[in-house]
Amino acid sequence: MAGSAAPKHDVFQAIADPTRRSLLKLLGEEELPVTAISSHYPMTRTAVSKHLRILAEAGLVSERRVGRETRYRLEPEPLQELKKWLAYYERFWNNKLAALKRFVEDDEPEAPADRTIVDTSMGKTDL
Amino acid sequence: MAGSAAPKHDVFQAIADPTRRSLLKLLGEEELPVTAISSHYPMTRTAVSKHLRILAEAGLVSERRVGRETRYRLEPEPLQELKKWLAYYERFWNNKLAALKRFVEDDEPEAPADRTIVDTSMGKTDL
DNA sequence: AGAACGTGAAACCAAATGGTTTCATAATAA
DNA sequence: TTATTATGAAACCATTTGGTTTCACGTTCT
Repeated sequence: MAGSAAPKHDVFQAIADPTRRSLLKLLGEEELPVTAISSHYPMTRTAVSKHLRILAEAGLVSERRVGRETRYRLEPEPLQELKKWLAYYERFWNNKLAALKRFVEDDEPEAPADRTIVDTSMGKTDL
Repeated sequence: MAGSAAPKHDVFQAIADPTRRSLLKLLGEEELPVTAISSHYPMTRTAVSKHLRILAEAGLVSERRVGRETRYRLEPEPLQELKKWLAYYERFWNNKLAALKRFVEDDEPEAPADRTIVDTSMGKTDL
């Protein structure tokens, strides 16, 4: 099941919207159908539904059909990608070494390398 | 001297774009001027410059004028907001899906898990 | 069966986004 | 001084995004 998710929207994009972050929080509490969910928001039911779809495509919520309603609930796993991404940067505030490094670099007249191709992950980070 | 950060763009939005995430990574390595930065990307210098501005508005990079160039570098503090946001959801995979998750991808034996969420490594969001 | 409910799809729209080209300006080099 | 370099600002453009209204369809309740 590890690779069953083929995220059309990535997590970063999914959580960029405040409404969607709010939805995640709401759906972490309990599973809810669309109409109940949308009653919490100042927008139409359809708009909420579209946000839910984007979250679903990112794998952050699951849909379950129950009778005539569709119930949504939080699916936290994809957030691990975020966590992993963040972990890379923790060294910058956990280590004061980073600050030291910058200090040293500031003393240098010229930094040599702009050849370093740090960027390897411009596209998708499909896990 | 905590940054006079009045984020015009929020962090969530800033990191939503893959190019901007790549920029953060690049600028974590070293401070760089715009032209050097943009040589790594398939878009115009101006486009890169705009991305940098968005990152700067989110407080994620700082600009420093040196002669005729503007050097940018990573400013990791605002990422703590992200970390804090994420921390809320950790309980969800620490509880139910923990076993499954751990099976799929063993990350770090970090948090003691099923206790509280409180991650002591970051006391403040206030910088 | 017919009415009411819960939802998704479609068509549409305004604004934001990511990109471009062109131009102006400040700093350095000749 | 004049030319060149590094950059930002402005105008512009196509696509995406977040929202709406309308409509069709399956499910449940009389």
